[in-house]
Amino acid sequence: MAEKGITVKKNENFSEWYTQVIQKAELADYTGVSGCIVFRPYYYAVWEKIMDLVNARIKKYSVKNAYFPLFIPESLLIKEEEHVEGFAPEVAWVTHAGKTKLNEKLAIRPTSEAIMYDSFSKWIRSWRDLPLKINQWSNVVRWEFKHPVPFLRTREFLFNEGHTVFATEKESLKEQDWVIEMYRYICEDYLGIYSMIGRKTEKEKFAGAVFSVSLEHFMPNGKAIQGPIFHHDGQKFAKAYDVTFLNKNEKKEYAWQNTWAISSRMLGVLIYSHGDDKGLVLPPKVAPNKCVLVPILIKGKEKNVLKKCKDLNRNLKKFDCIFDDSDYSAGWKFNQWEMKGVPVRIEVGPKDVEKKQVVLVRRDTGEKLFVKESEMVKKIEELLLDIQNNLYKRSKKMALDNMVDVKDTKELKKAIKDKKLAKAFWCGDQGCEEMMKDQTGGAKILNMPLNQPKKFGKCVYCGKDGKHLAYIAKSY
RNA sequence: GGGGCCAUUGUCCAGCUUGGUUAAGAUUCCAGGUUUGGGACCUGGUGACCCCGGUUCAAAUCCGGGUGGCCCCA
Repeated sequence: MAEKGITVKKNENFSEWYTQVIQKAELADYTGVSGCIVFRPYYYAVWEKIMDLVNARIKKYSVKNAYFPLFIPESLLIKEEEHVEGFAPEVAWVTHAGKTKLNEKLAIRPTSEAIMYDSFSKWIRSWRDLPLKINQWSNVVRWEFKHPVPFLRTREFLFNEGHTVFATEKESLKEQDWVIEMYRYICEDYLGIYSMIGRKTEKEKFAGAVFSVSLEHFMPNGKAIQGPIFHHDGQKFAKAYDVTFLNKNEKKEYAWQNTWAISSRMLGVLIYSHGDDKGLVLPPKVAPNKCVLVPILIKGKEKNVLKKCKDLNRNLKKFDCIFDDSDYSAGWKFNQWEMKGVPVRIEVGPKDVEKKQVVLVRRDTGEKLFVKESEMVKKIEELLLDIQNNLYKRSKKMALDNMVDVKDTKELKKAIKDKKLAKAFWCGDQGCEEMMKDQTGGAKILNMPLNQPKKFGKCVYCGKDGKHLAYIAKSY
């Protein structure tokens, strides 16, 4: 058991609140290495759920899991110029084994394109070997110098990296649809987090990609954060790593590639999105335990209550219900499990046993319901569904309520200052993009929604004809 | 990239300005008792000065460096 509860309010001291939730709900812990955290069992279970969801989906599309080495020889890493430029400043290197200096230093993978595509080039000979669809669950290291935030910005993090290779550009482009839909489904339908889907700008796209499509999430503190992402690599990596095949006409061609990922950062986005002054709030679909059963033990009447709870608990197995018969006080347990975000609490006391009823308390609203024993399971199922929907609805409302259309720099600056998410037209010029960032104190174009309007207004910065509708906000 | 704040037990925190007793308290944890419808209570117990170096008869306290955490600005 942890010590006492959250002592600050979410909207008064956001970062302190976040730190407390993470530590007191036993989600993560700090270590001696800056930016590297422990994913504790209760919360790692949520990551496992995300892995399950991805694994189930990619199977449908014939993607196979594999595992490539953690170390990437320098000579491999530097083959794709833009790629290495993008990652060079934050690559951690292994230079020694014991006291012996290595002939070639080894990068700890910041991502696995280099090491995987080197293999791909050996494996792929003819058009018959394509498409090749490989996914890897891995940890990567990006040694950032901005100060770390558990889950959101850690130097080591976990992700899936899907790496697919196609014979034609058309096939490779088509893959975007199901990959983005998979990530949308996980973020929105499971994690309950509203997602803005769109294309990244040239400036913000993945180092080495032709284009990137991201899911962006707006957080209650006025900052946005990039979620899962799909990159279309075109033939850029194929050319750098010699990923070629003989086509049906016996001609050598470069292959077309994609990369896509969802990372453990989502675990932080989840806390930010749904957490409240009492702690974590978990959407039922990803909660390791969907309910907790708390007996109310009054002296002399414990026996009946405990017996009743044991009976009821048999019907609660499918919810992975926690039966908390520890000797902490009832109030203590209430607070403890609320802090850990368990979606539904079931209370059973002597009065309830008499009346053949149970008390259900939902975590998202705190609402108490008195229901007949016989209807308990059905009612819990309903509640879980409703909580799941409600959390997504809240998240969506929060994002939409904070969106502001802005027409000029003045409006943009005000929107960003007010911690809003700005929607603006943009001419597509990188100079304008950079100036926007300067003028707003760091807000950037998150992405440009896939569904662009038919008509465009003027560029929010230069006033020339707009070519894109863009989401702009401060971002992690 | 620039600036600032901070580090004492599992957690929170006092002591530091002005160096000197057994490093105080709360909470957690352990044992026993008592209690339980929103963080009850009693008794006893375990448990700490981030690391390296310097100044000094003497360092949690002063100085330098490191490591880690947090905040603000770009």
